[in-house]
Formats: sequence, structure tokens, C-alpha cells
Amino acid sequence: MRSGHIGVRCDRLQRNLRARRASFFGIGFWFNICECSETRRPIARFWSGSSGRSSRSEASLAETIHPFIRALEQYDVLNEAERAALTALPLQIRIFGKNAEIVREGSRPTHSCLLLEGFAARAQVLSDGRRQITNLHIPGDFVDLHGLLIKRMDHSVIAFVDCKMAFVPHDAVRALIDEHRHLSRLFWLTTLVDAAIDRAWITSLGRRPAIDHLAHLLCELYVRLRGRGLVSGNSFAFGATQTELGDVLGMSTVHVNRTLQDLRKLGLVEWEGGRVTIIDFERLAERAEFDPAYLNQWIEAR
Amino acid sequence: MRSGHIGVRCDRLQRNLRARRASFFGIGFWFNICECSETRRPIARFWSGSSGRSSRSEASLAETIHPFIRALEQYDVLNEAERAALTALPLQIRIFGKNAEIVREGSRPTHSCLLLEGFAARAQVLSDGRRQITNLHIPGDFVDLHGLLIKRMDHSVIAFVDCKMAFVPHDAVRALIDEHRHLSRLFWLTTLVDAAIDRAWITSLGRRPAIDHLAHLLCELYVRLRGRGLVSGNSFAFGATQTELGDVLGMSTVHVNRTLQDLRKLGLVEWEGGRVTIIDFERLAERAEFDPAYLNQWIEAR
DNA sequence: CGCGATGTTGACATTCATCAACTCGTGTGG
DNA sequence: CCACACGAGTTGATGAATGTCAACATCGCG
Repeated sequence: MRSGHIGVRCDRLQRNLRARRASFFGIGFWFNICECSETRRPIARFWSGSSGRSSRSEASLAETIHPFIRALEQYDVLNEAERAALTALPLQIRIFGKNAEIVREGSRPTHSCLLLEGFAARAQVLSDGRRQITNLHIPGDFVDLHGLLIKRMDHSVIAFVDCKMAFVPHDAVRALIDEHRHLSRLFWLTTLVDAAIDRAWITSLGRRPAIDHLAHLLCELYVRLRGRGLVSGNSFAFGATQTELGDVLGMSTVHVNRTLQDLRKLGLVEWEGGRVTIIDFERLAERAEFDPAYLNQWIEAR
Repeated sequence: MRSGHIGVRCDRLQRNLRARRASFFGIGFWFNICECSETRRPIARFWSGSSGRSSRSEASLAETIHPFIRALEQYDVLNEAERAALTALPLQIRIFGKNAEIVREGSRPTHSCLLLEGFAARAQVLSDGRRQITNLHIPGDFVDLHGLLIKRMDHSVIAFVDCKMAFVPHDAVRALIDEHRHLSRLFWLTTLVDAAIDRAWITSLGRRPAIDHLAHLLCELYVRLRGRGLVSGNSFAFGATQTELGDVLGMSTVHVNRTLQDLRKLGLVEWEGGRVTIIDFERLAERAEFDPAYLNQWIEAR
């Protein structure tokens, strides 16, 4: 029943948990704070701007939260007061290297975090070292809004690639949603859309063969990223390894590799150098039975 | 790749979608309203109390919402004003026969529904007729709170067994949460706990072998039902067929049957006559790596 | 008594995981 | 500059997990 789990663990250790050399990330300087001795993963790197000696102008600081405001505006129009309140949120910016743990399973966060650049993932790890990623988050997502209401994290949030995060104290979020009922509903809605994505994942995992599952995931990412203006032409950056993709799809690395080849042979997708190109979205969506309606919600009342 | 889907559809039609003869359900009288001609499923049966000529006393009407209040009190203490507001909610009670569709995929509900008796399920159906159940709901769950904020249902809600539901107009829910900030947070929390359950399902589907997956599901149901006072001794009512259980677990009926036998042979579980008995919860939870923390949330601020 | 729903079983097919080996590119230290 | 290690992708051989099909058993019910 469980033969080979040790082998899996070795595979993971060899392939996944090794720290990447620090590479320059986007704008701003950052530096490594510490590195986990067991897994050799960098834990967190703080953006120099968060330590008080900010080198950025007021204007650019106000723009920092822009991806998030843009995301909320997918769901409803914001008025000036709401935009101002969001812009006034006290943010602490941090950069996380690939595979860094942003929120630890079992912890009790005091801040919520939202994703500004990169991809973050929620992950649950089994005792044998295998893990399952239960959500993927894209820039603009209020990744850890859950932590505001949920006592104890049932999962970790990890940096799927290098990530720029903004941390907001829970008190500030609470004050915001107490003051702005409409924003409170929008925040709630974002967690409900996350839940709809979860349901689609459950259906893919339970009832779709590997190739359809992968196709569905790529359709989902394509539509979500397009909504945030992160698709150019018909391609988007997605710097996941095949092993990591296996953790998303609940598949082995080898099977991911072969499934990806099938999708390429069908002329539906290209995937090269951390960039995914959707060659034929129509056919891809048809194969996956992908219906984007669950992603395009619109709140109906202020 | 897809051989046998027709066979599956036949299996489903034969085994699942056939209407059950109406059986007397709990307290109160009900009558069949209509029956879907295609699937022969009973669609809805209205409790006579909801048609205006109520035969129940005021006291029992007030008690109707009690399972829901009890559920909310798992997460935080309610004050008298909140209990009164909940009790004052305008409820329309309906009984649904097993397999009846409570909320249709693609519809735009005007009422939210909460489950008073029975089991309800969220289900997504693929074009070949196979379906995946993405959530199970137990008495006291605010099953379709999502519909308040989400424009269009991405899934159906079905009566997993005979169900007694209460429908509340969205306007009433909105008025309630506008008036009672604390209740609004509790409602939000219940949807977040649902999401935590989704994540656990994703992990089970992706990374657990069938027997562990089933064990995890039974642990989850046991803990959730115990929280609502619906476990007697160490057993609870769960009137699912093995085919339906397959739709929950993403497995074939045959494999459910064999997995269940394995669990029985291990002396962990008995399942007979619509009643599940957990013989050894400790060992069952250990095998499934089940940690109930994600179910036992407690809100931290009013 | 017969029918239909459900549970059960065996034989077989398919999907997917596992293991081991190889390639390729990149960065690093001698 | 080269040798080397390492991460990542790829491939083939094999086995385990699970699905599919067909048949039969059991039971409640009309």
C-alpha cells in the first residue's frame, strides 16, 4: 500500500527542498534574513523599504497596493473613499525566495498577507513528506485573509516562485471592514471565489483524467491571470518545475512530464523556460470542460 | 482515454437517478410538488407549514432554526439580541426527497438555504454524466450562504438523503448581517471552515490512497456530527449508497465496496443499514493522519 | 412471485506510480 | 579552461492502484 514513500521523500529532498541561490528580484533591494537549517530553504527576506529607511517615494508606496485594488475591481466598482482606505492600509513589504514558507501550518498569524508579485501556494504536507498544493494564488490575491478569522492555520502558504508580499495587521483589516461594509463583502466574496476554485480542483482530482486535469488548471490560470493583466499575447509566466506541478495536480513528476508531452503533441500548449503559451484556448477549454463563470463573479449589492 | 464513459452513465442512470418512493419523513406532513420527467427525481416537497396554514405552535416554529444557532455557537457565544435576530428570520421550510435538486447549477438564487435535517451535498456534473461531490453538509450548516454573494451557482446542491431545508430571502440575510457585525463574521467564518474542509478533500484526493481517503472522510463526518450532537455512542446515521460514496471520494462503486471491506477487516469501522459505527477512532484517525483542528475554529473578536 | 435497488465478487484493462538511468544546461571550484 | 555536481527534464521497464464489465446475491416491496 505504501511502498516507495521513502523513495518519494528522497526525490523531494533532492528536487524540491534545496535552496535556490538568491537571484535579483524585481524592483527594490532585499537581503536574506535566515535559512532553515533542516530544509535549507530561505525563510524570509525583508525588503529594505519595510525597515523604516524607505527609498521609495510616497507615490510608489501608494501604488504598491495597486494590484490588489485592481483585483477587487474585478468584482465591483470601488468609490473614492474605499480606494483611499485601501491605499492607506499600513503595509509591510517582504520578499520571499522560491519555496520559502510565508505562513506556517499550525501558526496563529497576526497579520494577513496579500500577494503583489509572483505565485504563492497553500500546501498541506503528509507525514511521509509528500505534499499537496490546495490553491495557487496570483498577484492581487488576498492570500491569507483566512487568517483573520481562522484561529489556527490548517495549511502552509509557500512562495511558489519568488514572491513579493504585503503584510497588513489584522487590526487594520478589521478596522477597514468595520468601516466599509461594501469592502467587507468584497473581501468575503474573494474567499468565496477561492472556494469555487477549490471545488473545481476537487472535481478535477476526483473525476478527470490527468490530461484533462492539467488542461483545466491551465485554463483556470490563463483566465485568472488575464483578469489581472498578466497575460501577454496568449502566454504567461509560470515558473513551476514539473515536480511542483505534480504537487498541484496530485500526480507524480514522471506522469506530469508525460501528460505535458501529450498536451504539446496535441498542439494545445507550449511550456518552455518558465513560460506557458496557450496555443488553442478553445480546444483546451473544450477538452477540460472548462467554464470560466465561477471565476467571473460580480457582487450585486453594495 | 475515455472508454467506458457510456457504461458509467448507464450505471448512474440505473443506480442513482431513479426516484425513491416517497417515505414518511420526520415530523410534519409534506407532499410531492413535482417530479422531473427526465430523471424522475422529485424536485421539491413543501412542508404544509410553509403554505400559510401552519399546524405548528409558535414555540416550535422558533425552535425550527435551533440546529443552526447551535452550529453558530460552536464558533462563538451569541448574545440575546443575536439569538433573537436569528430566531426572527423569515423561514420557508421545504422537504426534499433523496436526490432532489435543492439549488440548480447555473441558477441565480434569491434565497439562501440552511439544512435542518438530513445530508445535503454540492455536486458538479461532467458532460458524460459522472459527477463529483465537492462538499457534504450536515444539519445546522448554512448550505447556500454562498449564493448571497456569488452571482451564479457553479455547482448544484442536492439532497444526499431526505432533507429538511429552511430558505431565507437574501434581503433578510443582508439586513441581518448589516445589523449584526458579529453575526456577519460568524457567517463568513462558516464559509471559511467549508473552505478548510475543501482543502482537506483536495489533499485526500491528491495524495491519499483510497483507504486512507475513506478513513479521513469518516473521521471528518464523525467530528462534525459530534459537534452538532448527532453522534450516539460512536455511531451516526449516514444513508449513502456505495455509488454515492464513490461520487464523494472520486472512486468507482466497486472500489468503494472493496475499500470499505478493507476498513471493516481492519476492525476500524462498521457500516450497516445506513448507520456508520466508528469502532476505533484513534486508529482510524492515525491511519488517515486526521487532525480535527481545522474543524474546531473559534472566532477571536466580536 | 417478480422487480428493482443495492451490495458483492472475479476477471481483466487502464491509469498512474515507482525506480533507475540518461541527457542537457548551468554554475562552481580547481 | 575543464571537471564536476546539481537541478531539471526525459525515457523505458515494471508494478501497484484503480476502473470497467459482467455476473450473481440479497433484500424490500408491490
